[in-house]
Amino acid sequence: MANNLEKLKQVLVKEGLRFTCQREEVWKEILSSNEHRDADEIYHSLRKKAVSVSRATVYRTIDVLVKNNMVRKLDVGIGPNKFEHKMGIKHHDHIICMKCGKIEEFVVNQIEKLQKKVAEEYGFKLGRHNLQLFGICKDCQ
Amino acid sequence: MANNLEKLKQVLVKEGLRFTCQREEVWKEILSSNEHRDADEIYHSLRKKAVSVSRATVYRTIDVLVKNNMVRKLDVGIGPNKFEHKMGIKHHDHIICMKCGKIEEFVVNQIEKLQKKVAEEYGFKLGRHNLQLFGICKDCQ
DNA sequence: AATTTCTTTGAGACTCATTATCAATAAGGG
DNA sequence: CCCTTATTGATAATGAGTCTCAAAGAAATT
Repeated sequence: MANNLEKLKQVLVKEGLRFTCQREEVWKEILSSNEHRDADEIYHSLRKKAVSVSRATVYRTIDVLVKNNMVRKLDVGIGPNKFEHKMGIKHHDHIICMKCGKIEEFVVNQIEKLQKKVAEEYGFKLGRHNLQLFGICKDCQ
Repeated sequence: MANNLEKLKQVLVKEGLRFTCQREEVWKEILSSNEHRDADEIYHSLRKKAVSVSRATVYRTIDVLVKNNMVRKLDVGIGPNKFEHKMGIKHHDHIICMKCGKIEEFVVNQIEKLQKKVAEEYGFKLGRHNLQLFGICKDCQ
C-alpha cells in the first residue's frame, strides 16, 4: 500500500509531474479493486466517495499509469477500454464471453515465448501485446 | 471470382436479405485488395469509381460479411477497425508497428493450438480470437 | 510575503468511428 | 405491373476519449 503510493510519487517525479491529491485518489481507486473497470466506472466510484475529480483527470492519470507500467489497458473488443492495476499481479491474458461479457484470466507461458520469437523474426522491438479469446462461457452455452 | 459472388448470394438468401448492387459492389471492392482497409477507405474507393453507395451501407454490408465469415474485422488498437476478406486466405495474426502503423501478418500454428486448449480448460466454446503484437518495426527503431 | 512562472484541474466543446432514424426508393413474388 | 417489404442514403445521434482554456494551485524568485 504505502509502497504503491511511493511508486506513484517516484513515477511522477520521473515524468516531471506533480503529486496531487487527484492523482493519488485515482491511483488508490484503481488499486482498491481487482476487477476490470473502465474509466467511467472509476470516475463514478470516486465521485460516490465525494472525491473531487473530473473525467478528464481520470483519463489523464490513467495514461500516466499505463505508460509507466502500473496499469494495464485492456481492449475488450466491445465498449470502453478496461483497466487493471499490475501491482503484485503477474502477466495474463483474457478469455471473454461474447454473451455475458464475463472475463477470465489465463496464463500460458509458451504463448509468450512464441510471441517473442515472432517479433524477433520480423525485426520488431516488441512492446505490449493483445491476446483475447472470444467465446461462449459454460453458463451461457 | 464468380464463385465469390455466388457466395454472397447464398449468404444473403440464408440471412433473408436481398441481393442489391450496393452489396455486390462493397463485396467486390473488399475482394479487390489484400490490404487492411477501414470502412472509410472502402467507401471512398467506391465513390471514386462512381459507385453510388453510402457510408451507412458500407458499414451494414461489412457487418453481414463479418458475421458470415467472409471478412475479418481487425481491431488494430488505434483508429478505425480494418477489414480483410478471407477468400482463399488462411488464418493469421498481426504484428503492428506503434510508430508507423505498418501491419505484418504471421502464422504460428502452435499458438492456435494452445488457444484451443485454454478455451477447453475454461469451458468456453471458442469463437474468434484476437492476437496482436505491438512493437516498433525495423525501419522505425 | 508578494510576485512571477509554471502545472494542473474541470467543464464543456470537440473529434472520430460507428450506429440509429426515417422518408424515399428499389427488389422480387404474385 | 402491383404490392409488400427490404434497402438505401442523408443526416442526426451516440459513445469513448481528447482537447481547450480560463481559473486555481504549487513552486521558484525577489
